[in-house]
Amino acid sequence: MGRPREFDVDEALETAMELFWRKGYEGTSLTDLTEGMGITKPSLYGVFGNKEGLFLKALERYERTKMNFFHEALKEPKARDVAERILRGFADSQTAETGPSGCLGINGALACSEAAAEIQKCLIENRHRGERDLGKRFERAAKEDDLPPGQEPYDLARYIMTISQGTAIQAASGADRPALYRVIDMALQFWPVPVAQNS
Amino acid sequence: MGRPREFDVDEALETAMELFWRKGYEGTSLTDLTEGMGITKPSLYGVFGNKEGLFLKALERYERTKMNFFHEALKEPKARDVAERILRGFADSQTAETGPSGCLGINGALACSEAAAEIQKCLIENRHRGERDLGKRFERAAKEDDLPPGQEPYDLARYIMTISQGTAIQAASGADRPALYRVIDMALQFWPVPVAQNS
DNA sequence: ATTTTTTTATACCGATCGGTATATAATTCG
DNA sequence: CGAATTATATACCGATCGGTATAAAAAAAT
Repeated sequence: MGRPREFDVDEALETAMELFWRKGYEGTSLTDLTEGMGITKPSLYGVFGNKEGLFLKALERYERTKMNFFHEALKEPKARDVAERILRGFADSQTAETGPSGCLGINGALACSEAAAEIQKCLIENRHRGERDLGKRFERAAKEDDLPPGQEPYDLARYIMTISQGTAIQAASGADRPALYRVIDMALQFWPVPVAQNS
Repeated sequence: MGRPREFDVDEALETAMELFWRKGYEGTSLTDLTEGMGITKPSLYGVFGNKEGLFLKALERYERTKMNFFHEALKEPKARDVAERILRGFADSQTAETGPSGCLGINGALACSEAAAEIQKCLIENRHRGERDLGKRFERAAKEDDLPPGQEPYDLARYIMTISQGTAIQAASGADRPALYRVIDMALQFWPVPVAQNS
């Protein structure tokens, strides 16, 4: 009942996500948002609450649509394949031609005013969560003798995430996908490709 | 002649640098700056021109005082020592207890509004310059048979810078120095420590 | 057809943004 | 002592910030 909505919520959220991704939380104004989404401010506030709520929903969408490779990668049977899929998955997302360069989780609010402190904190926790999930996966790998000998699982997780965060900056600075792939190749050099196993 | 300045320009610039470092270019307001520096707006504009000019001077100071290790590191005779000094130098600066976490060159303006596009461009060029300088150094190393065999110098430079940019995000997310050192240890694993040489 | 409900459009809100005009205070030069 | 010069303090500028009040428009329910 009532007057029907004249815009597609999902489509509008996609646009908001891309704007926040490219310009950051504070760098994106409500005017940017309403003009880009093709809706008015009351409509935006009616559906998404406020700017912070919109950003959080955009982040949720980002995780669901652009970071889905991450939890898929965790399912790889071998830890090295987990690592490689994550690294290449990040690089792919950070250099996709259809979207902005870099990573929303970093571009969103790396350094900001007090007004955005809550968003900043949320994004930091987001990064920690990913690193922790990866650490848990490597912990399992350690029990399965699936890590380089003596390798601490959570240090390895931090290493992988550090590379991915580095490529996010590289992508935001103009690096293309092949360049990032070459970085990833080097980052994985220390981790020997397992020889074919008989069993 | 004329009324003498009542504040120390260098000291004020140091404060501005730290504010921009912690909150970014757009996240730092003129009120933040004048209150932090203990001067009024006309004084700020009289000495530094405008906000953009102040940021550029702060960046210059940052390069001179916090990034001096970089060009020192390039003078190391062995490429691996160049790489290691750069990696640890960045990690040290990003986790110093006296200053903000992370890196001004990245925190300053990673993603921003159009109003800060010029600063953003300047910081991107800054990163490119460092990477290029390091690439040149590795080019020399290649001629001196001082690189892992088959290693492309500019790819190696990008690899080192990617790690350092990654640790900048890690530091901004709360990682401490020992954690970053362990990341660096792993990043250097593929690069064998040369055995003691006779000659 | 009228009421009810929801969305839309317009106009507006106080606060803050970067930046400056004006005038006063503090110094050196003549 | 002026006069000239430079820095300070105060108050203000238009523009934009995120957010909202008000009312018209478009649908469903009665």
